[in-house]
This record gives sequence, C-alpha cells and structure tokens, in this order.
Amino acid sequence: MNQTCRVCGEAAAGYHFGAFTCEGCKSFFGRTYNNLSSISDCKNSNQCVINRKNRTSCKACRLRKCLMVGMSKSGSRYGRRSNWFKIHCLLQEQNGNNNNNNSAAAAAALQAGVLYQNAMIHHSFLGSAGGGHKQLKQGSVEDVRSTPDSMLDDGFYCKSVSPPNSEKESLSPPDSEKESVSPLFPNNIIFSPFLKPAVAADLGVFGRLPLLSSLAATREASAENQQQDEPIDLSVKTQPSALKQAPLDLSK
Amino acid sequence: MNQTCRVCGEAAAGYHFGAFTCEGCKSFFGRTYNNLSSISDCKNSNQCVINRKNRTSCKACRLRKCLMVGMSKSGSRYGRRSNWFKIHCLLQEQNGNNNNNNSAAAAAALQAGVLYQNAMIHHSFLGSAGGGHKQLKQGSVEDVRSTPDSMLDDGFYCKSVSPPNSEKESLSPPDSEKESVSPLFPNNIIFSPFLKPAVAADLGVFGRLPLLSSLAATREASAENQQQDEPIDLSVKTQPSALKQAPLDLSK
DNA sequence: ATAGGTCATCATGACCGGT
DNA sequence: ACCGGTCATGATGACCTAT
Ligand SMILES: [Zn+2]
Ligand SMILES: [Zn+2]
Ligand SMILES: [Zn+2]
Ligand SMILES: [Zn+2]
Repeated sequence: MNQTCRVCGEAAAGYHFGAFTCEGCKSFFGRTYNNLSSISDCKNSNQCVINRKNRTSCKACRLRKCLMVGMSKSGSRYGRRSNWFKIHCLLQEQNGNNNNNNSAAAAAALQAGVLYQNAMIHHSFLGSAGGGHKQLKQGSVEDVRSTPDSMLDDGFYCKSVSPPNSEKESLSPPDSEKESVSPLFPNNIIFSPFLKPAVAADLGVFGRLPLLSSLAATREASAENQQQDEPIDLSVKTQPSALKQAPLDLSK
Repeated sequence: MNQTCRVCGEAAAGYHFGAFTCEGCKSFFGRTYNNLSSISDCKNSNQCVINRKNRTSCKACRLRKCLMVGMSKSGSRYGRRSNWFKIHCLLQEQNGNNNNNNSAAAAAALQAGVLYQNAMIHHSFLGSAGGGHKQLKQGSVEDVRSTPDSMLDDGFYCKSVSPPNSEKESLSPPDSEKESVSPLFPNNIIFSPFLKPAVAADLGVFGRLPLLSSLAATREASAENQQQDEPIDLSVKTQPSALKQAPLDLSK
C-alpha cells in the first residue's frame, strides 16, 4: 500500500470512506458515523493531535480528524468508481513519487473533491429529508443512476464552483494561545477556499453535536494558512448544480 | 455512605485502599497498581482534572489522583483497623457536617496520615527488597505484629516527624501558564510540609514511570499553597523511627 | 480494490462472597 | 465494613467475505 493513515499516521490499509486510513480508523469511522451519541466531549479544547498512540484517547478529535481529511460514509466507495477515477487516482499517486509537492497537492485535491462531493450529497439530503443522516439508503439510487446525468460518481466536481454563502455563519476562531499544541493539520494537506460550502454542509449534518461545532472554524483557519502549492485540476465532468438536483447515493 | 469519591467525585461506595472512592476508581486502582505498564502518557501535560465523566480518558492522571488522595495497595485496610481508628475516622467525618473547614482539614489529615504511613512502608520495602512493589506480601507480617511496637496500625504518625532530606530531589515546578486549566487539587485538601518525605518514598515506588514524575513537584506546590486551616491532630502513638526499622504490611 | 460484518482482546465497573 | 474475584458490557482493530 505504501501509504500512511491520514488520521493517525499509521500504515494505511487502503482507501476507506474517502481517505487513506488504517484498519482502526476505518472501523472507528464506520462505527461512529452511525452512533454519534457515543462520543463524549473533548477535554482538551478540541485540539488533540491524533497519532497512532493516542488515537483511542479522544473520540471527538479522532472523528473530527476523520472529517477533516475528507472521510464520509455516503461517498467514495472505491469499488464503485469508474476506471477513469482509478486511473486518475493511481496516476496522481505515482506522480507523487517523483514530486513530493505535487503528491501532497494531488492528495489534497483528492480529499477535497471527495469531501465536496459528499458534502453536496449531504446538503441535498438535508434540504429534502430534513436532517436525518441515517436515511441515505432511502435515496432512489437506481433512479438517479439511470438519469442522463448519472456519470456523477465518475469524477470530481471541485473546481470553478461558486460557493453559496447562505449557510455561512461566523464561528469563534480557534484560540492560538496554547504554545504546546502543535498545529492540527500538517502543511501538506491543503484546503482551498472553495471548500467552504462543503464545510457548511458537513456541519449541517453534524452540527447538532457540540463537539464538532469547532470544525468550521478550524477549517477556515486552515484555508487561511493555504500553501502556495497548487491543487491539481482533476477536471470537471458535470455541473455542480446537477448534484443538488438529484441526491446521489454511491454506497451499495 | 453519604461520601463522594475523592478521585472522581461520584458517590463513594466505601473506603477503599485508603480513601473514599467509588467502585470504578477502586477497581481501577486495584488493577492498575499491579500493572503500571498499561498506563500511557498523558497528552495534557499531566494536568487533567478528573471527574465522573472523563475519569476513563486519562489513566495517568486518574492514577496520579488516586495517589494524591492517599490510596495505596499495601496500606489502610479498613477492616483491619482498630476501633480507635474507626471511631476517630467517623468522628472526624461527622464533625465535618457541622464545620466544613474542619471536615476538609480532617479529611486531609486522614489522607495525609494514611499516605505517610504507606509511604513509610514503601520506603522500608524499597530500602530492603530493592524496588519490587509486588513483593509486599513477602513481608513477615506476623513477626512484625508480634513485636512490642506492633500497635502501629492503630493510629496515625503524621505529627512531629523530622523528615529525612536524603531523598529530596529538585523537580521542575508545575507550569502555571495555562489559564484554562483549573487547579488539580482543590483548596480543601491540605498537604503539610512534613509530608515531603512520604512523597519522596512514593516516588521511589513509581518513579520509573515517567508519567508520574511530576507528582512530587505538584505535591510540593500544594504544600506551598497550604491553607490556614490546621490539620487535626490524630495523636501520635509511636516513634516514626520504629516504622523504618520494621516493615509493616497491613494487608491480609 | 473497498465496505461491512465478525470476533478475539481488553478496559471498565457493578456485583458478590470471603474475611 | 473492605478486598479480591467474577463477569456483563462496550470499544477496539485484525481478519474475512461479498461486491
Ligand atoms: Zn489511523
Ligand atoms: Zn480531543
Ligand atoms: Zn471515582
Ligand atoms: Zn492526563
């Protein structure tokens, strides 16, 4: 596999729920996503730095890290992706062996695209079903996939998107007073400004949990710390508006 | 029981290992004392404030709190104490219902006495056996109890003790920079200066674990914050030097 | 190749019998 | 009364199967 878990840093077992993760973080995300009530509040101001040793200590920060790196239950099942996706993904990874910056940017764009895609899916469901996040399987998947715009799951839609500012809300910025806390998000993970609507949509899913209320603030802070590395264009296959019209369930 | 767990604040189930604790903290201390290697480092500078909700989050700070309130595996089995002890203990607790300060001071003196007593026991074993803390049952208990000084387990020995300065070592003081961290030890728990040798002895037992290396520093800081409340004299029955001559095992 | 299920392992704490 | 053992419960992650 020759990849590291984007959540804890351990050797990755594969590409799970939209990010390269280890078996532990994969199972954790799969369990926790459907049982958010089992998470207790962080006792460290939601600033825990997750690594292999302490990943089981704070479930709140572990799940937050999972979401930060783009994991989503409803999106990005590798097996269902088209050959175009697989080839693109592997190509980006192989290019990374020759150029580290491009690798990081490619990974960032990969995560960003998946995150945005999933966020749009979440957003669609929230707008129609009214907040239930366990009803994803009720979406008429086959109907959607039979529409003329059914190529949605074959590509990314992370470029030239005009973000809707309706759900943007001002959240308290993270306190930068503790000097002992290393930055939560390493520099090689890039979050572009156009991802803000995705963040807003994700918060719409998890917003009722106070422990995740600081996600948006952290994400915006990361966007401000954006590096000069340029995310690789993974091409745009369809209009993003199509995503909002037809809810898409990539799972099963 | 009408008592609170001195470690986490939950309703206490009884007097366990030298302090009023709940069932959880009792079991935790009983397990952890014999399996120190299972404790991982604290990720919050050993400053976690233990309560009922987060007591399972940081084993290092939970065990540190256990030791701070005077818990010890080898000492203070309530069932083996004399009537004088029981009456004295209950009297001090009942006095607390009328005077909070005296109650706090009595509880502090109670814990301090037990801690000092156990510390002297630890110190004796450390001086003879050479650091093994699972060999406590190897002490010749019956022989000790048959000596003329065998009334040791009936009282406290926490007054007018001249501390030996041999093991006193300078440890870094706790950082008082974080303002968001509430003080670990509330004011109603008093640690007298004459307890310093006990601290040194306890560190001799647990010193090889880095997570407990800050215990002495915290204890000394608490001693400096000593309140004007006077610890109640629980009377001195024997010379403390006798404790060092004959190791005493109160368990079993 | 991944998603989901299974299950061995471990930590926890309520409970009980012996002392 | 406490101590130590027991065990139901839940969390974790390695492994497996279906796709
Ligand atoms: Zn991981
Ligand atoms: Zn945390
Ligand atoms: Zn407790
Ligand atoms: Zn801690």
